[in-house]
Amino acid sequence: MSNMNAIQHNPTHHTTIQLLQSHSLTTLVQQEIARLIETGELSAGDKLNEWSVAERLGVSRGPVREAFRALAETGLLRMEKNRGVFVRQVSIKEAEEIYEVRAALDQLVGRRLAEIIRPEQLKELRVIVNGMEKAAAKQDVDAYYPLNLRFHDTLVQFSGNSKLLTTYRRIVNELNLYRRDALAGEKGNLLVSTREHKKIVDAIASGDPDRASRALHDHVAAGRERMHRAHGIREPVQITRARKKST
Amino acid sequence: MSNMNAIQHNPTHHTTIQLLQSHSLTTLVQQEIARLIETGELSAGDKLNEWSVAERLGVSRGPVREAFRALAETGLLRMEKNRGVFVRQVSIKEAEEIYEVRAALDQLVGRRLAEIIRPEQLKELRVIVNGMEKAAAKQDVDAYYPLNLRFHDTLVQFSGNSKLLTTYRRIVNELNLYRRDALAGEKGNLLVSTREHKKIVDAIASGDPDRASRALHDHVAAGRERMHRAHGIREPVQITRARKKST
DNA sequence: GTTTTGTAGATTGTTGACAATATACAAAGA
DNA sequence: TCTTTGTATATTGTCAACAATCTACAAAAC
Repeated sequence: MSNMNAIQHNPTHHTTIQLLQSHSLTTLVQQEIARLIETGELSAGDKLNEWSVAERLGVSRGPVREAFRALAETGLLRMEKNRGVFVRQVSIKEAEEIYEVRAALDQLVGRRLAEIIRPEQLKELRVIVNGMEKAAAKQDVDAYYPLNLRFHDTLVQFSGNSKLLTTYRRIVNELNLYRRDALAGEKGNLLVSTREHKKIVDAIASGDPDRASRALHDHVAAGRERMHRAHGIREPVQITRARKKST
Repeated sequence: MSNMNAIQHNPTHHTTIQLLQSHSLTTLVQQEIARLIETGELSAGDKLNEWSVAERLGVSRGPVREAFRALAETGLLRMEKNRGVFVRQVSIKEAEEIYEVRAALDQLVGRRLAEIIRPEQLKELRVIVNGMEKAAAKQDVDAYYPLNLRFHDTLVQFSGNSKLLTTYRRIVNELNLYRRDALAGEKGNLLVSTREHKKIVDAIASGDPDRASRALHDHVAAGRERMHRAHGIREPVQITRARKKST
């Protein structure tokens, strides 16, 4: 153990080693597919072919199947035996359920943050909100959307509860299959939504747990309303392929 | 279409078909391992060997690996590349985090149930609580424990929000790696816990959302306290069956 | 024309083999 | 005696082949 200290710790090598140790092919495939869904290159209902994905990423079907399993467990994919895997469809009913759960989680986030938030964290949040304000002014949905996601994710991160973070991310991931369309629906939403975000930061800054909790709850409730209106505009898009029903 | 009606729908055949259609080997393996963890035959820190599990269940390593992936995603297992999979160890810090999230979810459950609970559902809950009361009187932890799980699971089921149910089950599964020991720790806990469960049912029956919410929050908080007092240290066990010398 | 049935092709489920890595342990050196 | 180093073994990561199942479509029957 004496000459351990003599080893040159090249930071590049260090990260490379950690990368090789933690990332198996399965992990990479999983991240890649998640990214494709997140960016919208894959959309709800699409079917994924094991062989196609495997060839596209230059691996065999094994790791792909394992990645599918993992993603199915997170709720991003749905597996039907002997039929294949599909990007999950989130019905309006499920979206409502998710909003309800998310409201409860975000209330907890607000309560905690009001107690423990630090000045530099408040500043970081305000920077994000400023960015959203500019995007909203330009009606730039493509710029607004990722900032919105980042704002809420940052909130949960600051809460300091890592289990809360993973739980939150999991359900929000599913919600995103919907929310993207919801926000694009009405342009005026961006301005309203931005105002709500400001209100959230102010409530947290005030240090009043109940107020922060309420601000977040109301924001989520408003988001659900926006989803409803956007959904009402569109046609009944229940694109489930006809299939023989048993019983 | 016309002679579809002529087919005899033997209920046994019907369920058999559905079983074959939905359950792949991977699914079975996954359920079996989850059961082993739930019943305590596998406990936190234990290492799972792919080949051993595969042979014990009479399948090859492929489905086992997929099941491992899925279970790792749910938080029951932890995978280390090139080292193997282990039954997840939940640190005291993580358990606290989980309790905090669970409290938030259970508050939501209480609020909803106070509004929508039906008389026959209340009756079902009281039946479970009665069973717990008897088990508590006999200090029978083995009888009490599953009833406790079922009580809370039933509560969430009655809330009618399936996303809330899956979210709840996921985090509670992880918590169980702790809670089993926690309850066994102090015998007096059973009586206290039973009293709290009665209080929860009464609060829900009263139809007052705030009261029901508070009853559940307090119960979870008390549970966290019990865990704190009882958490001890166990040694990890390695389960590896000897392998025939071939090659 | 409509429905049924049969066949070919594609896709998934499962397996066993091989490569890469980690672990255990004995031999060599201080 | 205590490290260190090398080697054998066990275990995991990946792949390719085979079996089971589904889908599409054409031919036959009504």
